Amino acid sequence: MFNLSVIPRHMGRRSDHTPQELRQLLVREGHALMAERGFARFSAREAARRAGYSVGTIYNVFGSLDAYLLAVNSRTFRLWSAWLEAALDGVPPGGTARLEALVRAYFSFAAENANCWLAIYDHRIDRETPIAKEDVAAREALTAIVDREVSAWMGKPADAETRRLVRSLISMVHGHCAMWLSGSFALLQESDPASQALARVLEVLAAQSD
Amino acid sequence: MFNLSVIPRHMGRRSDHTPQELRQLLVREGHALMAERGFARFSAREAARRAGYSVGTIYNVFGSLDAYLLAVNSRTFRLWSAWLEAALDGVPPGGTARLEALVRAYFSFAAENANCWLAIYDHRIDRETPIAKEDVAAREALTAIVDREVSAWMGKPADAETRRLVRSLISMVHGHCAMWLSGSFALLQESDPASQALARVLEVLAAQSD
DNA sequence: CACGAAACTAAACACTGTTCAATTAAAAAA
DNA sequence: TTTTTTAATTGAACAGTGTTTAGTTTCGTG
Repeated sequence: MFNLSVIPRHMGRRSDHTPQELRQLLVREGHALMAERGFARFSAREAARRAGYSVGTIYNVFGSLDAYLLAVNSRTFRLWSAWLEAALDGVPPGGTARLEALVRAYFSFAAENANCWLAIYDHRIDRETPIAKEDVAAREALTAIVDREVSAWMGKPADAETRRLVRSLISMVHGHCAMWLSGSFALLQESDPASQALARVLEVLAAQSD
Repeated sequence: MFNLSVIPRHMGRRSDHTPQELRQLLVREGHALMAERGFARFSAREAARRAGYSVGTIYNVFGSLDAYLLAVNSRTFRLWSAWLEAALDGVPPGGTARLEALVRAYFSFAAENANCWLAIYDHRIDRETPIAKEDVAAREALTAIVDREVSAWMGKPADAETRRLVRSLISMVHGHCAMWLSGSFALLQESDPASQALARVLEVLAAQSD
């Protein structure tokens, strides 16, 4: 019994996928592999193999391994944003209901996609290596959701100070999530880190009213 | 010109280091290499080479790569704890001065030892792989410092609730630090994450008084 | 002094990421 | 249509990994 989906092919140019399709195929396959194995055991060779191509194709299409990993992680960001929006959908404004839904969805996505979520932060790149604008956009979209919800809660458009606070709030929630999922020392005995994070967020926001 | 410090040796048993010395030597060399290269480009082979031994010795001494990395990271934890104590030394109680010093020292250690600090969280191990009690102790010592300072500030011994809060506070500060040092999306434009973290800590602590 | 156990190494294995010449097919030009 | 050019794809090579194991040397012990 052998794998029919990956037929050995000859050298040379192929045309069974358009450039766009190929990009998408490689990203999806890489994303699935990342979910399965996690960042430490991820292999570009294996991802290409599963897509029915050879490693070289990844370098052709993305230019570098870093760019490929960035693209794989961008998919995680897009799925994450969609998850948050879905969780917020239908929650009425007023009180802290939407903020609560936001924090809980932030956590639940990370928990249900632990390997991919952690890979976002596992992948380090030099400060000066250029990042494709598509990848920047995927990251900014997530922050924008929090900006929107916090400024809605505050009842005023987000000024510079608010935006700064939002990034601090994100870091707070991120910290709880990262400590929890990476199994680090601090939160080993914490059974409900999401509730802790939420409590801290509400305390900090309440403190801003003064 | 060749390296005198690593003289090629024969096979077989040696006795130029006691077991303790050898352990320490390998950990120090590994720690230095981690500081130089970071987790992603760390190599146990290279660490052993620099110590004048072969890879196999690491497996002999530590049993597994995971155990070795744990030991290397434990050294970081011990240095970190010492750094915090040094920063706290001489700061008088009263007000938030000691808490402020604590948070700032937390950050400055991470900043000055970025690769080693990040390695602590980069190294993932299965939940069930056993951790040497020496390594557990190094991690608990850090948490204990924060427990001590927070309960001193509160003016009461730390009960279960306080200990839970402390772990949440650590996660908050960790989040700011991690976002900053890993160069992730949110804090790229934040010039002073330590001050943001500190502000959040004080807001949260103030909220507990009610 | 002999001998068993402990420490240490070299080598093998199966993998990586990265680069590049060779190959094939598509697209463009004639 | 035929030819030529250009683009996509691969296999193979290279220098590294982590991990295991057989073999070598030396230390302690009887």
